[in-house]
Amino acid sequence: MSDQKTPNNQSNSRSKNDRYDPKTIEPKWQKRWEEEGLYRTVEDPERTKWYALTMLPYPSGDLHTGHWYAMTPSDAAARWRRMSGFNVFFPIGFDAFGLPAENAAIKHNIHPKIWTYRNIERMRGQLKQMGAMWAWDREVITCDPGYYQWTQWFFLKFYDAGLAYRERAPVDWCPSCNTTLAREQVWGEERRCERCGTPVIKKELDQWKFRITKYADELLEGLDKLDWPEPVKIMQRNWIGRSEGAEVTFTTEDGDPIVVFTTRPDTLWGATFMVLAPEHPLVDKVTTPEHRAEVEAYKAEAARKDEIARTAADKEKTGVFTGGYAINPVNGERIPIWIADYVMMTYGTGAIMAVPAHDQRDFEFAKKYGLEIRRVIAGPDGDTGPLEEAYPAKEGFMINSGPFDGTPLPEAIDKVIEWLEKTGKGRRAVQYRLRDWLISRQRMWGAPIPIIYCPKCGTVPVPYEDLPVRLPDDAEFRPTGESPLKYHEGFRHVKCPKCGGDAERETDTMDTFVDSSWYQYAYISPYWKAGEPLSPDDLPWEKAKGDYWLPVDQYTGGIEHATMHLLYTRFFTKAMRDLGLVDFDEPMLRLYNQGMILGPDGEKMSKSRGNVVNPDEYVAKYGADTVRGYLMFIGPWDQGGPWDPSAIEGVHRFLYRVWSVVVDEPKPELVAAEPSPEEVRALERKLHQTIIKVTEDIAGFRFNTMVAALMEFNNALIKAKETPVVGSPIWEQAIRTLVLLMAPTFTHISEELWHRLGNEESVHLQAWPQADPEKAKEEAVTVVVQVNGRVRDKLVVEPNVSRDVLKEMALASPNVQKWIDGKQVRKVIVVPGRLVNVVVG
RNA sequence: GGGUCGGUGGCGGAACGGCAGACGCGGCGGACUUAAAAUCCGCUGGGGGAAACCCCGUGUGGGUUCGAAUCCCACCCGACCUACCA
Repeated sequence: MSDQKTPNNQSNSRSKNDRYDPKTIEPKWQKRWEEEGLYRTVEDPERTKWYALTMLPYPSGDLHTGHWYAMTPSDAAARWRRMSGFNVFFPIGFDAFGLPAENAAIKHNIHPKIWTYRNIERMRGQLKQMGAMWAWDREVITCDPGYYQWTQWFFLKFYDAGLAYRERAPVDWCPSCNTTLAREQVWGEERRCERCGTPVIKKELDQWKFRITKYADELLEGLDKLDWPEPVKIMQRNWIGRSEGAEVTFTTEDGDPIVVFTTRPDTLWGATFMVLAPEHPLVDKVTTPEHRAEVEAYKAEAARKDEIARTAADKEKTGVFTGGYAINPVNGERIPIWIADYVMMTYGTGAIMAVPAHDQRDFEFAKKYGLEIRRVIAGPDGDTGPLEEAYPAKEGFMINSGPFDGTPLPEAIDKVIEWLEKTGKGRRAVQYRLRDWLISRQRMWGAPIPIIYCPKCGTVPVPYEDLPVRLPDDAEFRPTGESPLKYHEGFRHVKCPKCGGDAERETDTMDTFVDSSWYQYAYISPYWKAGEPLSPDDLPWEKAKGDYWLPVDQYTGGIEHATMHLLYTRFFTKAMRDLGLVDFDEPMLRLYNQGMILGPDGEKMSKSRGNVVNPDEYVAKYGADTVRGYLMFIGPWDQGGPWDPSAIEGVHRFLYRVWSVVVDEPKPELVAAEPSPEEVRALERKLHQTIIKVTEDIAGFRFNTMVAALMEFNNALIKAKETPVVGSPIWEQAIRTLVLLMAPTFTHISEELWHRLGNEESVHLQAWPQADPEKAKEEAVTVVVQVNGRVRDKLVVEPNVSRDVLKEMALASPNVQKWIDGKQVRKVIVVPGRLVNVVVG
């Protein structure tokens, strides 16, 4: 610590009657910080940047405990970085498009825009109460035209690059409301419409998609380089779902090819039937007249069931025989073709070869319908006996497989693929579970897709200079929930930019995940070129600023975004790189997922359960610092936990005691007295130990033990204050250090105390205390002496006492003697500075 | 069905091969007070003992080790995510 303290004039500013009053000091400092622009962001090439980002909130209208739990520790970590010398960017904004605004519009007949901005207004006030270092000068609101002009600009860039395309795809449709539904509007196992309760059906509509699958491999491989939590990486890997295998071409008896994908080409000789998805295009053709009625019935049922319950995955498998047969290319066998809804049209080719002996689903299906089960893989021990269940393991060797008999697994898979390619029967292939990203929403409150349909010119993108395609302010909201854009004549009718003739706008808007896929870039220069004509050569932010801040160094947020948002924003960044907008591959280098804060009953907070904790109430009662500290103290940040209304008192009492330690006058007779060197040394040691502990903990997001260390230090100070140490320089250094160490977490009280200690400049601009490891060292350590692993004595010695001396001391101890008496000492384990274990027997 | 995280006092949790229970809540006892609240001080895993001390304890059962809450194997329970992926 470099600053020199001036103990004499400090004590003058302290007064006995001055109690800790968060109600006064918190608004006072929030106002001062804002006036002085303490958290204004400045690009400073002289300093190392740190871009700290926390997931932006949806403006639902009220800041809840979950927001506090997600944001305040994130703020503390960012503040610590700042005090440690980084130039920190910690922006905030609102993810302001989306369904709730539209529901409110219908329910209360209020325009979503008005509802949204009103909520933002309210939440801004609540966010400011947190005492966080938000860069309000860079705030963005995704529903602002100055923001969504760029969302639309990205769409056009993607369209130009072939990354955005239109295709027929099924959507959830409520036949009663006569409208499409978003995924979150479909409720429960029964998949009913949230508004009217009618079972939802699927309907095919033309939909816009982003070609995220182009980056499937890169999204997978990029994970290895990221400092992200392993569970998120695993979820993304599973979501992308890369699997390697082969495509093999079967043929119908009419000679139509049916391509199947399999990860187990080594089991081709065990294919005893084939299954098509009910929607497969060849179903009608292979079905024989005598099976037609049954097949049609099953198709109709499957079409409905597909809607009702994908969730019923564990239900018994069903299917019907089509009457048709296919020829297995590897052995020329004629096998029956079935249709079954356990085969999905959306994965692979929509057709599978069924190998009941080696696939559990096929096995169950074959058992139920009496189809042949032919074992083609012997167990490693040579077992070729009949199977009670499928044998899916990739070990053993091939049997009943003609030329391949005896080929051992797992090499057999590669050998068969090579043979398939040589003979033209199939080829090596990779499949992904990942689908292209469907971004069309038949909704009004989203960024309009900037496309025009012209009867003459076809699909025409809106010219860049005509952006933004603005949402109308006068749309009418019908209780049916239909998109008002479709019925807004002024919006829909437009002149074709190419031929000038009458044309129509696309009325779908974009998925809100599109807005949040690039918001970390928008923060760089909010509303950059808002209202100006754009061109494809533009950059959506000021280049120099972007070069300085990007990419994000630390991202924090909930794990619920593991597969959607976090995959989409990675895709965006990779696409942006290929468009020449950025020169890096990944948007967020580090990620940390906080857990979920639960109600006092240990259950998820929900209005229906009545266990919702309103943070404003506690802020009003204890102040923001207590709420911040309590949320960090509750337990490990990544684990979350229940809100305990009585435990918060502990943190409040701690702050009260800190106040009194720093502010209250020490006893004059103690100040005048001379402390012993031991007393001084003990406080100095604790001081440096605390700096080390707090620094390590805040760096590692271990806020709970960080707060505990601060409490411990304060407890030590309370004791020291009753000794002559209060008159020594070490005391002044200790309370200064306590205030500095508390600053990232308890932002207001530390600022107030810092000023009361006689400082002019904000505590948040101070350098983080540096520990001296020498001064943190213990002079004496307790060495535990065990006999056969049980503690029998303790030795207090200097840390560097040698093994031999420790051994001697341990054996000389009367307590130890008692336990080894009459027994033979077989071994003595000595861990210097820690323990001695005497093994007798 | 698959995946991930977790199971430690009355409660939240700490320790993550070396003194189990830091820190906090709650509880008990004491000080202050006419009294209460607040505040301050002390004690607080269970059992035995007058005490020194001793025994038992980290979901269950095994294993590795001088030594296991911690590492390995099997199982039980809970939370979250995901779901017929060929």
